[in-house]
Amino acid sequence: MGRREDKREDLKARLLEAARDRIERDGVANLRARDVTQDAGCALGGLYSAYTDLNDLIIHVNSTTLKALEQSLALAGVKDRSPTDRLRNLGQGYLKFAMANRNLWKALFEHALPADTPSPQWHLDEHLFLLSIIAEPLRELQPEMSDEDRAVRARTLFGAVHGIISITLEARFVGLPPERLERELDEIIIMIAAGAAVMRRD
Amino acid sequence: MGRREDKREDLKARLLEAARDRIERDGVANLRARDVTQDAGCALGGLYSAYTDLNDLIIHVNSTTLKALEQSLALAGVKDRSPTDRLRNLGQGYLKFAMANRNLWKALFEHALPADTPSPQWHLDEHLFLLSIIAEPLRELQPEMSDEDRAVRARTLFGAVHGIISITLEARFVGLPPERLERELDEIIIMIAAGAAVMRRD
DNA sequence: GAAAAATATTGAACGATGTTCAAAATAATT
DNA sequence: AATTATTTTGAACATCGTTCAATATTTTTC
Repeated sequence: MGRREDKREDLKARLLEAARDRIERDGVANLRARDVTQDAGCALGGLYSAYTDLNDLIIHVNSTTLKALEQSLALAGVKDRSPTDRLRNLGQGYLKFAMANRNLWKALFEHALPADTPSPQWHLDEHLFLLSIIAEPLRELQPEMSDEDRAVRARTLFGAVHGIISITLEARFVGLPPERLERELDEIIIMIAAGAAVMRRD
Repeated sequence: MGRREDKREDLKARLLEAARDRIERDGVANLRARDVTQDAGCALGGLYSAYTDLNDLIIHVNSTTLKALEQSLALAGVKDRSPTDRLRNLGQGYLKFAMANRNLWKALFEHALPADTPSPQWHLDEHLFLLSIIAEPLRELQPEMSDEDRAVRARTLFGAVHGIISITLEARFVGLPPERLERELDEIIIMIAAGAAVMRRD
């Protein structure tokens, strides 16, 4: 009987949910092994039978967050026709997601894992998939660009968008009203899209 | 005699230098109270007589880093005449500084301090001064913009530049050759500057 | 179905870490 | 020189993540 596997899966799921809730509420920096295991209803050591690490558990939470983000962006990316508007929608979708899921979103990036144990490849691939969503409208905007150049540009664009949102939501500086942030982000994306379109004609 | 004060200042300076060296070498995440105090030649508790906290010490290191960054940017910001080229120089200067001082630069932003003890105002002001350096060329680019809007735009621009550099240097994704990153950054800044110049005529 | 083997779960113990604070050392004052 | 004020010290504490022998549970064997 697969009773063993079932219990194992159940424990993993309970830990994942507990960790997700904790991160959402208190931020990833305040996640404690003793808290999650208590919430999940297992002993402290149980965490290390289900996941290799607390880091590993966080990576799995981040994986679910990325999937949710991708779903949000899939909705935002198809409504309009022009590639510029698709990029604008993606930017606004990303901003909306970040505001609605601040701590989970922050955990995606502020989770600094030890230098000797980088993220596993499957999780890096999830990040790359996110970039491919951005690359798609870029293809229409600059069809003559090579795939590699487009991938680089997608990363650049994502970095810019992410940086703009980060610096505001991090509250390191005085906060902006949300609608003001939306406008700033939108204008920058329009500028970059326009710049890309202009370069086509060089 | 002011022997007391002198010794105190000396201890603070030694701790600051030791912490700076450690952060530069191993990153802020690997800074240990026991290591810095040993390097500085004082007992563990000495740290807490010179600074309130390990966080406080890190903030003071970050302060020196910001001053060094400002000096780099001051050099980069005046060479050329046109505001667009000044922004480009600032961007390249920021990138050069980040690459040459990775761990110190990363410490400026990845240092997540506890929610109940935010950065002191004097340190926030140092960050704001950095933004004012960017705002200056923007004034020429969009003279009719209000000071407040310009400050917001400067923050947006900084966020974009910072995000582009971060996402590449963090090595979360596959690394870019430096000269490629320079080009990407430069092109984006040109686009945004061009966009700003166009908006003048609306 | 009961005994044996295999596996999973537990939580006390360990090593690191930031921080505190009474005692010892040092400096300033009388 | 004695007394007072201040600083420096480092052992002790609380809080972490992680380990692992002991216990409990599940699966297999006969």
